[in-house]
Amino acid sequence: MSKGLPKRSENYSEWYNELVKRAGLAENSAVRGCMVIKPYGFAIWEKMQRALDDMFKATGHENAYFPLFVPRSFLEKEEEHAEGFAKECAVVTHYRLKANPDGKGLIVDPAAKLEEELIVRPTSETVIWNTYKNWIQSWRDLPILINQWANIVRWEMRTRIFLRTAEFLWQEGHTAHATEQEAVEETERMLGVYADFAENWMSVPVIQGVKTANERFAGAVDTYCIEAMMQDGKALQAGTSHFLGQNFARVFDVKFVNKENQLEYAWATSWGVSTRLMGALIMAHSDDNGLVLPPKLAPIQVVIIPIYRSPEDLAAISARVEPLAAELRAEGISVKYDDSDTQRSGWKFAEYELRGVPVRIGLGMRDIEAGTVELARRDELTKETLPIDGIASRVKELLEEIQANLHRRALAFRENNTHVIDSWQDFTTQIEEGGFLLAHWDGTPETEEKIKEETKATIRCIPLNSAEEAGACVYSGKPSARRVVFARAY
RNA sequence: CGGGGCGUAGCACAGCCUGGUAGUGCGCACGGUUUGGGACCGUGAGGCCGCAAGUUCGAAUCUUGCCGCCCCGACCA
Repeated sequence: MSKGLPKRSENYSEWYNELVKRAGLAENSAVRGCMVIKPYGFAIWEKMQRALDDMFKATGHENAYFPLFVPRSFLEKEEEHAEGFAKECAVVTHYRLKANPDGKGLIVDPAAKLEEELIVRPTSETVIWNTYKNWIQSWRDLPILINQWANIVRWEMRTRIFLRTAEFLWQEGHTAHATEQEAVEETERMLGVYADFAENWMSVPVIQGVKTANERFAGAVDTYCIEAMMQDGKALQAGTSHFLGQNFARVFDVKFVNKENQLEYAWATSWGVSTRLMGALIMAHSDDNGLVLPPKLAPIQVVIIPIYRSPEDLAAISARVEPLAAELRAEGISVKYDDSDTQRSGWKFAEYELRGVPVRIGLGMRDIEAGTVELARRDELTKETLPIDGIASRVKELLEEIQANLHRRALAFRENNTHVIDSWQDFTTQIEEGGFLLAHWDGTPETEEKIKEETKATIRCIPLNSAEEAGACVYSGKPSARRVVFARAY
């Protein structure tokens, strides 16, 4: 392995690509636009899944699974939805291959053409609402609170590993409710779950908000989102929660009888986060030495590295390490003791830094004699020598400290790169520096579109907690009731 | 789909202009010396030079066609 990553300051996207590969998270596959998620990267994803899944269950949801294939007639039912996804669908047209009569290999058997094409799901609203039709008759059948973990395909023209791949993994929640208010509450509740996860598990501060019409999910009445800032000042949409109104119930004819014995269409929500979160995690915290992981999502939280010359030294160190490792594990900490003899300690230091292990304990013969260990933290790249007695509780504290420190650091970065902007002049200069711009907007899609054309900045969201503040649109000068968040985005 | 670049060992690249034994670094294997921040020395293995056709006594090198990948735009979580 060659040493050293590209520097963030010199080429941010090259740094990102190299980091993903070198840290063993994922690589590009032989299939265009699709990635191979490697064991270390998948271990992080599994920790995300576990935490999110627990949160979904805690809010009353159950998991289920729906088909990969969506009949074309389903997808085309909801007009806006169909239009939104039409340009990026993989389509199955045949169900059989045959030996090539003109030579080697296989060809599509023209006799095996499907009567109706199947779309590889870009999202599952249509299949699911087609199913819900059969599940819902009475208000007593509601709400239906279902989530599925799945892969989906969106045929992107340009892909970037984890951030935008043709196939990706995600979860999609799909709920049905008896009242509009209940559905809106669900939409907001799940946005809150995402924000909670981002802040407390990923240590990534997010802004919760509502999308403008231009950025809204195809088929939704309202799209809520969490937006995070990456270290290059660009915004990343980390999760979305949609209030779908009765749009899907109407086109799939999902009616229920309410308490007054009247037929009503059901109210819908859907919400999702994807492997894109991996990209957010990487870009929020990592540095020029490699990945930096928040302890709660790190597959290995503590690595212990012996520093020794002879097998006898190693045996003496191992005798000291084993009870320590056991003590840490008893605290619920995941520990790796790397006593492999294939690499030297210096190499291991660099390697575990690259992989973002939050805490490293170094233990050599000097420590054995002095009764100490060397404790190093990944986030600040500092180390200290401490007595081995009581080290387990210190490590536990340190993991919590790192979790909090990453969040604090990311929040400070966002605050330093968020600017209140009141003139178009300031807007155009500041957007070149990156970051979030808080500015007034006249509320029209036309203005938003013009701003995008001229600056590549989009409205990331209208923040939920934003105060009413009368002002003038930064572009058109027309009146505005509140500031919105502008940024260039991934 | 437009504009640019690149395909040579597992990886990163040189060689091509000016045709004549296929190279360097990292990694890999073996041996030795090392070991508190990516060790060093020695020996060795590893190639359909993207594919196809052409020019030539001779092609990694020149010509044509094709394929693939990367970057920049339009599209997007």
